[in-house]
Amino acid sequence: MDQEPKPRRRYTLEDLAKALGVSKTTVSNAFSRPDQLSPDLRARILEAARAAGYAGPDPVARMLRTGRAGALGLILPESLPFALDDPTTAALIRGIADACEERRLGLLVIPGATRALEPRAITDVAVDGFIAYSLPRDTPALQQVLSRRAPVVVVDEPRIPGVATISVDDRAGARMAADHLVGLGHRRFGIVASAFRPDGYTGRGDEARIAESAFDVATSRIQGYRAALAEAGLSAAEVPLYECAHSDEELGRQAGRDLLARADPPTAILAMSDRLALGVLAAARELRIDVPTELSVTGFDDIPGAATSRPSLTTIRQPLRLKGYAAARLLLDAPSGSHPDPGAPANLAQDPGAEGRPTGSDELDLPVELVVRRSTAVAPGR
Amino acid sequence: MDQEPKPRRRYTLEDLAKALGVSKTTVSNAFSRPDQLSPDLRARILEAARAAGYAGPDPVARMLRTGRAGALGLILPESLPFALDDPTTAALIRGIADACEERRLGLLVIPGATRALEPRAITDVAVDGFIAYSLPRDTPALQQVLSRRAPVVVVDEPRIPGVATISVDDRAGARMAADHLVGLGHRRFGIVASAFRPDGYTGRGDEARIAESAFDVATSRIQGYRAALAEAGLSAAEVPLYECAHSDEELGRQAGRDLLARADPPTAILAMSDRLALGVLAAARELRIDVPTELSVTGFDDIPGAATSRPSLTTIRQPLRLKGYAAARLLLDAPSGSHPDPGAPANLAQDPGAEGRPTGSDELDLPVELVVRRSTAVAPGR
DNA sequence: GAAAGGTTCTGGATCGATCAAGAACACGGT
DNA sequence: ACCGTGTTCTTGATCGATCCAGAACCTTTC
Repeated sequence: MDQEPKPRRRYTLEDLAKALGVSKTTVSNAFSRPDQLSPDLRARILEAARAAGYAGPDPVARMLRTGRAGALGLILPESLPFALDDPTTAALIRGIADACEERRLGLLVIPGATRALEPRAITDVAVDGFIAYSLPRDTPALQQVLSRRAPVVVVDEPRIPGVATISVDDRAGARMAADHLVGLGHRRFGIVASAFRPDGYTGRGDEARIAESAFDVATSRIQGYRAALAEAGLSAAEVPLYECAHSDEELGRQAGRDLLARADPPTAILAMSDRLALGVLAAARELRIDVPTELSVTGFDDIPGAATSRPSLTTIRQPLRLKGYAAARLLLDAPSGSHPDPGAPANLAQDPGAEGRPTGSDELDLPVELVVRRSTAVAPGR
Repeated sequence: MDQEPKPRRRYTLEDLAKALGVSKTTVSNAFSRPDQLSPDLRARILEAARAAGYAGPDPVARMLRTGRAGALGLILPESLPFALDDPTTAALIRGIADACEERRLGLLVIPGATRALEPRAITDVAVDGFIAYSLPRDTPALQQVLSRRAPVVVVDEPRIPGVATISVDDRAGARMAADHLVGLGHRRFGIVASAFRPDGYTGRGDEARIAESAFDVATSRIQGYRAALAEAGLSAAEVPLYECAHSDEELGRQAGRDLLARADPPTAILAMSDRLALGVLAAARELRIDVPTELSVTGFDDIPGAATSRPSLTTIRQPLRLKGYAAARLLLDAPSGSHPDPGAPANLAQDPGAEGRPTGSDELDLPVELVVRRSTAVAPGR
């Protein structure tokens, strides 16, 4: 008898409306705007929906109509496994998650942006805005975000004029670390740097690579270190540097072994991240060099492991979780996002009433702080 | 002159088509189906799009039309911070991320499902399916997923008839651990259990809680332990048990201290997870009880830290990353998903030709394996 | 030279909701 | 009796794409 053909359509809000003899709008309101209809009718509609197995308005259709996606896109430079292993990234994600929870938004993760990355990964995704974390300067993924005209907030790098950016004053932080060691009487330094280009290079310092660095954070930290060392009378050429492709303990150990095996080894090593510094600590242990009596080591970030390592790590603390939170809030609170408007690019910085939060400029720097622990001491023989 | 009103509409595919004098379909094809038009025209369209600042078809509109969201939803029991800290969860996410990358899908994370959780978090999100990880039996979030009629794969728990589930044979795994210790001559045991209910309880074992457990995994592991111990002549009442609200080292340490401080302390402790076992190891260290000569400890999962702890941990290995990968694949490859069809619930289990991958049944158990390391040895005085 | 087949492109219907404008009705005040 | 004010519900347009069926044109083949 009832010989219906195959394409049994989905049960929609309209079907439900028809079945109840009310309008689509009313059913829609029953779900999304309870104050627009009598509680009585609403209850009847909800009950009928349950009976019919209708779970509520289709999210995609709603998005199309309302223009809101209800989710944030997070673009990460490395693969997700790496991101989860890295305490710095993990802390940042936490902060973002805090903000998402407050605003009841989903978090859509797009990892691996440094690699080629399928173009569709960025363009095909339904989000209200993107947070781009620590991408190299020329990443195509970022170009795509920009051309998609979606709101973006960049965390850390790259700094692009007209694009909102949240970061810390890396230069000042690095300077504080170096000043601290100079103040302790150190004169022979080594630097363990994170990557200057996303090409997987690990090895001794190369001024050409530094000059054409694709990572603003690494550049700033080097500048901070060198500024402080220059004041102590040390030129860049006198301070050996080892570059690590990724910020992990193993590469830090490798860097530490290289620096410490040289003739006239350093009495102080400045590492650009805590994970790298932890690796240097491991190298010193293997080489039976005592920290801090024979060697001082500083990190950067103040990850949880910095306080519990042996010895505990002197480092520059940056508010990682807050950074994530602030980035998400900035993204969500920006009037119409902060995408560069090619049509009328003059409307920023013309508002003179800017205080605390920079409305004119689009960069927000969070504070850093020197945390002195057990991995630094006065230079040996002083 | 040109006094246009405010709502300057977005530049759409149709505008571009009009500007070029071609049809919408052709423009659409230029972006999404290059083989449907001449390369020449396609190049012209793409060029015009770039000039006009049109970044490509709106993802939401495409989703509505095609019915595909291009993303997977991952429902996690705890907050995201906790998930990132937990090596077990992290490994699972990695596996899921592997599969997403293969299929070029986004991953939308929905954490905190054990808590109340805003209902909209599940219903308002655009995904092609959900992976629900280790949720307590009565979680409302899971009900919502089910009623949304979206494809779901459950990982670990809860096992619900008609819902595809990926897990391991926890009962057999637990049994292997207990058998191992029994074989080493142990007769005085303690059990450190993960939570039986999501109410934050931490403390001594309570048979009522075990009986009404909301976590199938915990239940199965207890059953496995007790089955092995029963064969060795030990009743459940003879084996003290300590329940921990979360699976972390601190609570494991607390449990270890409780069990080891009793009169007639155990010579072997079965912990339901590696993190708990690591905590027990810490407790033993504090109490100056040597592992493994005075105390044997087993974990469960084989997280990375199990191999590097001191002493290294005897544990039951389960393929965590593979579990995530398999779950995602199952979700994506299922013909129409695996949501329960209330109309015709009889079509499962009627296919007798099921081998390796269960097509009839909807449960897939991955293998577990005993990994003997340094934390277990023959019982003292034997 | 007609039929057959293949490209290339088009018009209009469609996906499933929300929104703006307004109709219908009730109530109270003057 | 009339007007204004609210509440409750409805109609039709709209969001921005994809898909289906077919038109137009160009080759090939017998």
